[in-house]
Amino acid sequence: MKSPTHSNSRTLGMPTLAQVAERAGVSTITASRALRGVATVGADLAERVRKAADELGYVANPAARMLASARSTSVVVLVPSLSNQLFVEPLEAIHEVMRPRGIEVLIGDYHYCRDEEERLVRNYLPHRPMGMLLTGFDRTEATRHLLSTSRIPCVHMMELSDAPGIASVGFSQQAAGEAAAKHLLQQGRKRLAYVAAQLDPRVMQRGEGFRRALQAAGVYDPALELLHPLPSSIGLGCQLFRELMQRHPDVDGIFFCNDDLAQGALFEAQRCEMAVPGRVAMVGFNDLPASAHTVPRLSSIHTPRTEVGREAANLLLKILDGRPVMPSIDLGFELRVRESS
Amino acid sequence: MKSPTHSNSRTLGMPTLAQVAERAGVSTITASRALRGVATVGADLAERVRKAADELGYVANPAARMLASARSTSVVVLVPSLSNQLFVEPLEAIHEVMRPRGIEVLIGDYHYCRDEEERLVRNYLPHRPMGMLLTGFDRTEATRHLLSTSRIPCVHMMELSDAPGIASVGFSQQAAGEAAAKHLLQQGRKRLAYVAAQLDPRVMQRGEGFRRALQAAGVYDPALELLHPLPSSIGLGCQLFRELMQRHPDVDGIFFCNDDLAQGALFEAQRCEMAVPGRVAMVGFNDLPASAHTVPRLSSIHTPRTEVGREAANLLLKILDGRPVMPSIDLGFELRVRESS
DNA sequence: CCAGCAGAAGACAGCGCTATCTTTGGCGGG
DNA sequence: CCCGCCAAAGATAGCGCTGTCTTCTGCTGG
Repeated sequence: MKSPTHSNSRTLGMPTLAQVAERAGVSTITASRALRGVATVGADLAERVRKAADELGYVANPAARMLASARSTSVVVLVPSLSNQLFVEPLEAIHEVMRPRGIEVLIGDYHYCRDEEERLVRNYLPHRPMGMLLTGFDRTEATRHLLSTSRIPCVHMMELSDAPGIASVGFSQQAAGEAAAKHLLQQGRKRLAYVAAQLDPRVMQRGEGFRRALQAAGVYDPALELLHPLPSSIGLGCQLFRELMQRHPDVDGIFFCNDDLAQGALFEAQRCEMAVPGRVAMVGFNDLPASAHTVPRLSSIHTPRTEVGREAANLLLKILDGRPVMPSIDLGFELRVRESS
Repeated sequence: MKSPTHSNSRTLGMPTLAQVAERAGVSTITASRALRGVATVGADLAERVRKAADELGYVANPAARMLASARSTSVVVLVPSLSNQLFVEPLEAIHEVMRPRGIEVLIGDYHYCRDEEERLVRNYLPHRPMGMLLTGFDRTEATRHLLSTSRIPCVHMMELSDAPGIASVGFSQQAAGEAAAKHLLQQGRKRLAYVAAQLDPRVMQRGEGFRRALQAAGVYDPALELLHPLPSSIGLGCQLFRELMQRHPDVDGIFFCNDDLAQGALFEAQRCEMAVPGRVAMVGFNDLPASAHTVPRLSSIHTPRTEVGREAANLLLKILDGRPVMPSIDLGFELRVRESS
């Protein structure tokens, strides 16, 4: 006994477009157009519709909208980890860009596992996201194929690619490794180690850059690369530092693949009463907030994580708008020399 | 000239239920039922449908499913901040619980702003999430009203409520504050300060518990409460510690509302050559990973953040299943006494 | 002065599913 | 032996929107 334009149990009291239209005295399609800002609606009608919508507290049903238009209002972001603050910062920046535009952000955490990333892509594809923001370039062939056949615009974060048609926002991981090496060499250090964990492609690229610089300087010693497959943490930093110094007491400079390890090492050094930088200099990576305050303050390579998220999001929006874009945006990095080196 | 059961530009090659049904030689509704595991479908048919779906790589269109059934497969999680590692951990745990069940997790970050939270609720409600996971109880009247009229099941995290019909998973913030105070008193400290920032309700509750314990012991001095409205950080910890010790050099114990502030203070103390715990003892809150490794190691109140997320998610699932639930789950906290106190 | 046209509004159909009702067929009991 | 009943399958009708086509104005220019 209820009119179709009145709330029923399905809608749980949410107003529908039909109710807005009825209230404004127009057809549903006109109401739809008015609310979407389609130009063919007269100013007066549009105003009346907006008013009616406001009064009812109307918000369009996203499922219906998507089904009818075959276009969603969401983007998917895939990150290798959420436990790592590192990826939360870009994520937050992406939210910041997307939210004001009414775009939902669907988050997928694949735990550094390519198969899990593939599963996520498979599960998110039916949502027909407007675009995807991916971390790096290391993924399964199947994932790549799913992505390319779906024709969903993708932007890659954290690493750069100069391949045509690939959009990426980040910085050169390798150049960052080189910068760390050059800095330590400049300080007169000769026995330089690379300590790394959670060996994702970016960590390896940093190591590669570091190694090249050492080779160029003729001081590269493969025995001084300490690579650990488990996730990095401050505790692991303590442990790896101890191991390294036991096996190679002559090491006089260390580049860590991230600040977690470096901070752990810093604490451990203090416990062992090994002077930093006196006996051994340290350089971290990422410049976490704590690094500027440790004792001694940790030299680190500052990476523009928030900016990467923001620019990647903006790049995706530009691509979606069909605006011309610079497909590869190098945001650089900055070596912040502090007391530890 | 294409049959309706073949992919068109709309679906971008994604198979539809109709295609699955055709391939299996059944009606769409039977295919739908088979894939959803509805019991009225014969075992042989169900198997055939599943096989056809697999071969086509079919995944149901979530928008169509939601529109037809008026039920979504998503939950919304609202957190006050993503920059704070604190809320990322429960978030991750929630993902962990929901993902295997095919439930999407929509994340809203309201930046500690109640109006922003209200806006988020308003925007997410049309998605008709199956449930919501909220942080704490401090929200606008309008938000509360939206939530209650929408009849969407909610679970509250991080704080506890004994109000009937309110589901919550967390621990007593106040008891945690008390525990910190009692511990410091037990160490013979008399001039105890509370240093806090980002004054959300939980921070105030901790302070309240701390104060009560001091009052009970007859050593409460309101001048020793240093409350700062800005977001907390390690840098702010340095600054607040300096301020406090300058104004009140006789302070011999400090409880920080979180480990960020405490770690900053620890670093600053070392720089000022103030012995910890010799001259001043410190207790933090949350037990961040770094706290077990600083020099000296930081005493802190360990909070079960991951467990809160997991249990809150499980509680919501139970509520959705109509299973009987304990509406209020106290996961407790644990004072981890280390070298700083 | 009227054909012609552009602009503004509406009618209609259908997106890909599922709720609900209807039909079909197989089986046991009176 | 037939009726009724239950289980299993299908037909039908939308869910709440938007793409597309159609209609209806009112105005211009020849």
